[in-house]
Amino acid sequence: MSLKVYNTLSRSKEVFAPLVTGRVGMYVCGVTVYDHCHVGHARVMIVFDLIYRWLKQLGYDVNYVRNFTDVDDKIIKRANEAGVDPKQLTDEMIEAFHRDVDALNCLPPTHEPRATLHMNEMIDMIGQLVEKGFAYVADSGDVLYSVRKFDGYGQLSGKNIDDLESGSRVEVDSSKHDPLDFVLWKQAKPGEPAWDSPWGSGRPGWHIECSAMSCAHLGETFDIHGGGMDLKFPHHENEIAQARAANGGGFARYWLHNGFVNINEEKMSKSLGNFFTICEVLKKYHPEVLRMFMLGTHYRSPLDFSDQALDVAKASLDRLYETKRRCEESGVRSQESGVKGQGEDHPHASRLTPHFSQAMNDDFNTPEALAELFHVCKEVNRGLDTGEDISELITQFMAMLSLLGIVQQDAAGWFHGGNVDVEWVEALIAERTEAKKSRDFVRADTIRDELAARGIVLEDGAHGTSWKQAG
RNA sequence: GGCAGGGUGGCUCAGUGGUACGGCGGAGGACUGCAAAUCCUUUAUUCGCGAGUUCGAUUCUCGCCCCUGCCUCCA
Repeated sequence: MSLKVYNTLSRSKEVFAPLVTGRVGMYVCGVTVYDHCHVGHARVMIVFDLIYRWLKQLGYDVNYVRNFTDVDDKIIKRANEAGVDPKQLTDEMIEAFHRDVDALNCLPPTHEPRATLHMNEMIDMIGQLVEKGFAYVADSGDVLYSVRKFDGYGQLSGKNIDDLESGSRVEVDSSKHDPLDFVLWKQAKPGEPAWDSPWGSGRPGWHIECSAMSCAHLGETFDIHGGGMDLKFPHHENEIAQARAANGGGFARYWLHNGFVNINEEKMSKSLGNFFTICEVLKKYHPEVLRMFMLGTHYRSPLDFSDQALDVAKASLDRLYETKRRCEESGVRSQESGVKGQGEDHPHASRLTPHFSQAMNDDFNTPEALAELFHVCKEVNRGLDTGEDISELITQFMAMLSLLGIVQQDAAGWFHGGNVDVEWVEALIAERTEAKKSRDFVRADTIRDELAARGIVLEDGAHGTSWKQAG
């Protein structure tokens, strides 16, 4: 049972075989830090977090690199508008980014390189490209990449240069030898952040950052390169052109791209203005809800964002938490360290069911994996009802939850989220229990109604009465 | 126009050359003093439309319709 991944380069699922046995190098295009992240960004983070977790689960030593683009036109513009130093803006946004991904329970990557700290690598790579004849200095003074010099340009995105040119909406810059040529090094205008280079004071183009940083951290040839679908062209195509030309050969071997988050069947994006930031959503929904929402659809498919969809994800989590709570209350322990299965080392890692592993090995099919999770969930509930020995099942259940990074809260805490006077609730429950003992059901039901009016739902179980907040 | 990916029950989402996974929702039942939760049963003669290949297609091939994305910055 081996891992298969869909490689954009071949447009097919391939058996995954890393360059070096037992080790994986993975680079994921992060974000340009000029604003808060939206749900679309959250998807990339969660998708590749899952991929990272699964690769580690398979026993690979994974070097996971996710960059920050912290030099860029939009950053400069935004910083100027706000009257702050670009560095101050990017620092703030990186901090906000970390708050978001931490909330979403994404494991930290091995490295999070910043473009501004890799100027030497970029300048070196541009130098090689100029030297080898793939790049030229234009009349404007910018250094440009000559797309036609690179054989195989368009291979990743399935485009050919002539189609691109005929349908091109690119504004033709007269200093370009070819409309498709793109900038490697940009001349600085007064007041802009700038670095010294053999081509004068300036800053790097967007694409060169990722080529240089990925190679710097993972070597010239590495295993996985990922990002959102929209980066396929031109960003990733250009990365390939730069890196292969400069290195004289290899680069990323498997290209993985996740689908978009849509709103009303339209792509969520900054330019359309139809986006929700992660922190906005988290004001209304628990981060695990957002994570569950992402897991419910295969990573390459489009995902339609709506409150209704999040409510469904919430309902699914409630069901899983209900089972977790029942396990805790019944005192049945899973086989290793009790019912707690947290931590990035996945203590139950080897306890996943074959069906679950098969689903994850099939290009990270999380919907299928969730189907298996719910199957085991049902089995656990059944065992809880009948009193059979289900310690093995609980172990599997907790192992899956731990790997997926959901249902990691305390079950009681999950259901008792809002601002309620816990002592008041529990005093009433105790009173109701007494009333029930003396078969005063009128009083018992009055108490239950009183609590229900405050959004508290009671559940009488074999181990006493538990409660949760509705909604 | 070029290229890519889609159209599966009320909603959502998997999947397969031999009549379709899971979640939410609906219906019935068990349990309960009544509920809730949980469990059981049930809820698509059918997988956009038409044709072809096949013993057999939702799954393969061709054509058509519709949707989305990329082709400019975009996760």
